[in-house]
Amino acid sequence: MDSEQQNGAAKARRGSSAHHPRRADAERNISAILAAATTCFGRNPNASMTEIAAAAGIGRVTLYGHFSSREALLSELMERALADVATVLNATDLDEGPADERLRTLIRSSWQLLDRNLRMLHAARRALPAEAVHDHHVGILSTMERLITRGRQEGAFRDDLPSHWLVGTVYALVQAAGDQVEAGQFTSEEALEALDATLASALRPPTP
Amino acid sequence: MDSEQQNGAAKARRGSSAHHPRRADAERNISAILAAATTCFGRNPNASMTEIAAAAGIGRVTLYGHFSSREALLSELMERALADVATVLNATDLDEGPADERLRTLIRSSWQLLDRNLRMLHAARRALPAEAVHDHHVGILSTMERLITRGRQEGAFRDDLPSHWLVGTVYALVQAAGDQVEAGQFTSEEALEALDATLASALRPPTP
DNA sequence: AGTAACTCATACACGACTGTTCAACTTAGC
DNA sequence: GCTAAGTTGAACAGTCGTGTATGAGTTACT
Repeated sequence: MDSEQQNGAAKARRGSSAHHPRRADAERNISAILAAATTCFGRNPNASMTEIAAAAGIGRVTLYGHFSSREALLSELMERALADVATVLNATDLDEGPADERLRTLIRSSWQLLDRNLRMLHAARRALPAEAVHDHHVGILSTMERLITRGRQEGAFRDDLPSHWLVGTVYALVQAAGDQVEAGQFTSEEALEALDATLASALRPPTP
Repeated sequence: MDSEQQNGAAKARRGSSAHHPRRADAERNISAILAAATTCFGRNPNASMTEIAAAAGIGRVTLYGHFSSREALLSELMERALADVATVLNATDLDEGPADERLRTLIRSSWQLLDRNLRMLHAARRALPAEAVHDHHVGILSTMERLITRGRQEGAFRDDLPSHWLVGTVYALVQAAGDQVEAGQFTSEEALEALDATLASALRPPTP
């Protein structure tokens, strides 16, 4: 429901850029497809095209008309979700101020996004060829690792564990928070609270 | 390769208990199936029976001869894995000594087991009916939660977050450690080290 | 050495999913 | 109101997975 028109969808159009700007109802259906697919894949990583079309309230053929294959749909979904996150990342000045505060606000500002898309992304990660997945992710992961590396140098983050593990920790806890929201044990706000507090403790340099 | 003969497999035999103790080659094949299935499901949660039979080095029909359905196989796998963990749990006196130390040794002593089985368990959890999964898990989860609750009362664990979140945190980080081992970023020992250190920080009461 | 237990390849019925085609229908846009 | 763009259900071919049956071939146990 956020970024619908410009992203990478235009690449599906034939040949040169300005051929036909797509009709309004098509645009509307594409949005419905993306929304439905996100929730469907979130519920069930093996969701079928039939299932998704039904959830979007359109015919299966129409679905294939917009996304030539299941894989294409997954890829587009992942691209859009990660693009949204990247937008948030780039909106905040990562190299300014204390790194732990930066990570904190970063998590806070992207939590809604993550909470909504994590499970879908998990599905996509499993269904797409490994290299494609990596290509989609490198941007964000490297940004994350850069922030964490800086934080370590400044003493805001612990230095006794490899940075890839710290990144993994963040990732895993975000995932866990999302799961508990889905399981009904947390509201989205409570989960963010817990996530924030736990990450702070987990990443801070240990004091023995 | 650990517990092969006694567990719940006997239930597959017909009627009364002592009918026929199963031949040696059958026993051997069952072990091969369980081992192969564990690694197959670990790699791919949707692994097919054909795939598993091939990995076990036997015919597909033989596989069905021992496990009447895919679901039965998953269920048996989960049962055995969790039984092994439960054995470790019950072997240590959970109600004695400081809770954080107990959790520490608990994680240490079951790490090998967890590392080997976590991904398979994830697959089983997704493919089995929810209630069956819950039945398999209640024992371990409640034990875990009991330990954590005690630790909170003693001040060893943080009290500012709900205990289900703390359990989830442990679970998520164990999972993350397993993933990083599988991704080749950690040896099993390094991962255990990192896991241990991170859990200690994450569960300790915060000191602001 | 003989018998019951076990294995295995082939083959079948069945269902689910993926893409594609077609021809009729509806809608948006100028 | 005309036309191109878009939608639709039905139907089809192809693939893959499950689970069952059969019959002939091995292998373990006594």
